[in-house]
Amino acid sequence: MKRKIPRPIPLVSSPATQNPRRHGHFYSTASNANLRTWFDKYFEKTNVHAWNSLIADLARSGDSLESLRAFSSMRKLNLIPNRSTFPCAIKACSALSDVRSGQQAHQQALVFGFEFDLFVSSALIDMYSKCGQLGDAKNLFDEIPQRNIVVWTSLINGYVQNEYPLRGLSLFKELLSRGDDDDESSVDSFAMVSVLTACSRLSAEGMTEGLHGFVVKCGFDRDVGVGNTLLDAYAKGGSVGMSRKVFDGMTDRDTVSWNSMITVYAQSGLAREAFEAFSAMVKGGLTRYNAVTLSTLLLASAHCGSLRAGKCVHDQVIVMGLLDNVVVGTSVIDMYCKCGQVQMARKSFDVMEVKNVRSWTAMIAGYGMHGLAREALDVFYQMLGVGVRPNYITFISVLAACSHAGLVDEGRHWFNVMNHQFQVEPRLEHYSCMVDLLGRAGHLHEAYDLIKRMKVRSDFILWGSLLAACRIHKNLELAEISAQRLFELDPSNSGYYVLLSHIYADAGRWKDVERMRELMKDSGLVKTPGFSLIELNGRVHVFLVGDKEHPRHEDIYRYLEELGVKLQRAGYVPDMTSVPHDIDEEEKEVNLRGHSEKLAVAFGIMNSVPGAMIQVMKNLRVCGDCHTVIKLISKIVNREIIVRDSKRFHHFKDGFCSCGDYW
DNA sequence: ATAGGGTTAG
Repeated sequence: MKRKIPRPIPLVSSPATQNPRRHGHFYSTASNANLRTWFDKYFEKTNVHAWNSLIADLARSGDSLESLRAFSSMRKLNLIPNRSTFPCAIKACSALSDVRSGQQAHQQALVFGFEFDLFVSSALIDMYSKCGQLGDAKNLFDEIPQRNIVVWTSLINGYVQNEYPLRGLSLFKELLSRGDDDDESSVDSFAMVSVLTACSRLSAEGMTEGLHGFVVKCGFDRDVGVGNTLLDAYAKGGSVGMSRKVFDGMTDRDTVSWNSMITVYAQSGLAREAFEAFSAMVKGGLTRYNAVTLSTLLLASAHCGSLRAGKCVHDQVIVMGLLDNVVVGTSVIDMYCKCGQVQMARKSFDVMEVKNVRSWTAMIAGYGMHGLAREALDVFYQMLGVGVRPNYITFISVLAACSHAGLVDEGRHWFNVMNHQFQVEPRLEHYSCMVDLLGRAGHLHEAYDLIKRMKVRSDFILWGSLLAACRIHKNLELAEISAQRLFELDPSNSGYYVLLSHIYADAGRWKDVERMRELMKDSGLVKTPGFSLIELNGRVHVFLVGDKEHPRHEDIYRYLEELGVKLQRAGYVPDMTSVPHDIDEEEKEVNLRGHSEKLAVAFGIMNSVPGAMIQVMKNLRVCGDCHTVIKLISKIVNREIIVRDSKRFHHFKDGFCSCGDYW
């Protein structure tokens, strides 16, 4: 039977057609490529107005290069550009990040006497900021005797977009303190959006709240753009609830509003709410969805690991003809990787016509999380081969891939050359990968030395990797050092107490095990309960450790018991290293049997056709015993079983795991 | 005929 594909809502038009040219030139129906030809054929070459229209239309429709060409043709004819000519030409320069042309335009604007023209000045400030030349933007701003709000906003935006949101905010403060007597520079909704964007970059909730009050007082809360940015700023500051309140209170909502709300949910891991918001958007019928919407829904699908949902969105991507959109294509790759289907991801990757750093990186990261380090490195070499410059996330992905597969030499190599050969300074995340890689491979002291030598401040992820490695390689001394740091850095996480007490137990230090238990109790910490999810026929089933709530739990335990007999025949011996130490042996086995991933796998097998693949997702790491058991089950029942845990994927098949038992 | 804004992918 053919899968039912939801009926598409027409694709939202591209910016060019979304804002139809307000001025009906007779050539306005011609495509950009023909615009210049039409122009040359029908216009007097001396008509400055016509040249201005041509330059403006080309710049507006995104054909910046052609716009600049028109500008230079006009100059070659020795026509005198007027004050309308420059802003558009300069805008084309900023769209191309072409500082040299921008500087030339700047020079000519001075020659033709537009030094104090605010339209020209604001375009120039914007151009210099977009080209990363904040100093030039600031100098120009300082020399303007009579500034208006557009000029102020241009510079505020420059700061925000060059990652100086704090400077953007203080410039806004300066603007406010200038007094209200000047109408030309009083705050408008555009300025408000820029300032709120600064807030969202800072993730400063207090600031957002304060500005929210200002927004309401000035009546900007009726502006869609302001509402959208406010919503986003609250979310980035951690208040999903306030985001929703802003969204609910908006008088108008456009596609960006809905996309923003869906994104907030998707990024907070609230996939269900994301899909519900989307369904409300479609039901409302007033707003069309676009590439951004689908991209965000793919993120939500990836987050909850729902291949079913992801495929559905992918179908919609195809229907809407968005496959050649780089962002959407990259989201598709990410979705398939995180839903366990690397091969599908690779297929989507191969058909992408335009790939950028992020697309390449998504594929590398995807292979890495599936333990396919060789494939990850192959893609990385290909990427270098075609001349795409890796960024810092690419290197995180490469190092993580090496770490998942234990490729110590490759990892060391790329860590050592990333700075000198690729000008990517190692950050905390790179050090974390290296500590993980070295630690798990048994080079504990090299890992510890690396931490001591590094110039950036350490965090709990880094020490957590070292502590986990200390357990594998039974190093009590380093374990205590790491744990001490972890108790300070991440005091509310109970996992480190649990891990350290396991290490003590492995060493037979029972008094210390008891001490850990007391410590945990005193600080009011409880073990994070493990749970697993499995999706069957569009329904998600949740299993907790030792689940006795699930309606079918008795059947599941019975089935696991049946399997247990076959397991023992296959040579299985329970691995007790992950169970509490303060219970007797029999209880330990019961405890092990109730691990949520086992329950989910069993339930999956019981409720699917023979031979069907089983996919399970777990909130914590898979324990050693479950790993062994699921491996054997995959052989006994002849099923492919994919388990996604908090760090990576395990593909079990024919009694083997893709990780080669290295994790 | 001219200037400044908000949502997306690793």
